[in-house]
Amino acid sequence: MSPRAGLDVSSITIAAADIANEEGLEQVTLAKVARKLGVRSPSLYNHIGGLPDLIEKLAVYGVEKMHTVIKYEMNSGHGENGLKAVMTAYLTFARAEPGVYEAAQKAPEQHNEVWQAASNQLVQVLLAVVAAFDLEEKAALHTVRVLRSALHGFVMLDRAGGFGLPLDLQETEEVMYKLITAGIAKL
Amino acid sequence: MSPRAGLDVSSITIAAADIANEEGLEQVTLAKVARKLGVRSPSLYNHIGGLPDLIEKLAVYGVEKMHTVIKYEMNSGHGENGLKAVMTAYLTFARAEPGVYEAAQKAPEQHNEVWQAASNQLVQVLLAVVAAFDLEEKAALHTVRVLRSALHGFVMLDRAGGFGLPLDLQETEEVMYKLITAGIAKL
DNA sequence: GTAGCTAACTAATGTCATTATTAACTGCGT
DNA sequence: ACGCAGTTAATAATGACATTAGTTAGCTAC
Repeated sequence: MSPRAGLDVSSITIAAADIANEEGLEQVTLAKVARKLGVRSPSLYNHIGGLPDLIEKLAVYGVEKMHTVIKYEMNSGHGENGLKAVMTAYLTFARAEPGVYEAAQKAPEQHNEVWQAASNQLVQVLLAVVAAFDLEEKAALHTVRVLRSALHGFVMLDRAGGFGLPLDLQETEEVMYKLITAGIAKL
Repeated sequence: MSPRAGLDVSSITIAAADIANEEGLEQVTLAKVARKLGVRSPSLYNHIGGLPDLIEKLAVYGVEKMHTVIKYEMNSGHGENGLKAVMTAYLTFARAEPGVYEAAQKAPEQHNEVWQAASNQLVQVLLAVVAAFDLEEKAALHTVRVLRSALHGFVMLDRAGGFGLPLDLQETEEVMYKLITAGIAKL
């Protein structure tokens, strides 16, 4: 088990993703990742730059995965109104991979080209959906920001247990969808 | 300086709030708080139960402060349409005290009565504002969730640098306000 | 097969939270 | 004035973590 365990950046990132999804992003430590891979933590430094670097890789991994999933869902038939499909896909991903989702939202400190690019791709998908409402470009960009805000905030408050009351979440999703759709139409 | 430094829960919480606002919530450590107060970290245990307990106290402090500020703003003349006043107050608070705001959103693990109560008070204020649109009770509660989601998500994405593009934030706020107002009216 | 690269190791340092224990101060009653 | 009880801060110690440096051992190309 000891020498040549066969580590690489990808397996380390996946291990980190698993821990993040199971225990939360803040529980991702090099010690745990190493333990999971049957290796001592300093060995990880042969492949990654340290914990912040690993979290950054996880963020890129997450944004790219989100982009893939959401884009796929958008193109899956829901032609005329992709908005609901995209919103649902967004929320589904955030629930399925909570830790990875969380990582994906944290913009790296030093501007990371790769993360930025992946993030922009995701925005493009949302922009395509909003375009159906025929707004001017600037208004569409603002609208995408509002849409992202609502989705992200919903995920966060839900996850944090911020919605104290025993009120059906699915219904809230429905209200959010209706409110946003009507709101955009009125811009 | 050594014996009887005059610590108490309040001064410790304020010190933690300062660090959270200046360096971020995750930078709040007992070591830093103690250093700031001119004391060794174990001394803090005479007043608080540990780091998680301190963060919890910070959360309660934050929710209560938010409630006070937002309620005050709502009652300050903007009678007929308090929604904009409340939204603005929310965003202003989140910008002015980023660390405290962040703490306020984290529901404590073991259900904390005090936090829950303070949090409910805040929801009541938002509910009062939404009530102006004359919805049934359940719809109003869902709407408050959506409103909170949008505000919280906006704050988070903005803070995380998630809005990559150089697009005026004030305008986005404006769009968010219009979109939500129109959206609620259409429910 | 061996030279050199790479990947994993051990050892060591420093930061942190936390617990147990001890010493010093404060206020109170006498 | 004096001492006692409760409180507050201290030191000492433990254990988890990230990170760096230096070392060893496997792999690969010649």
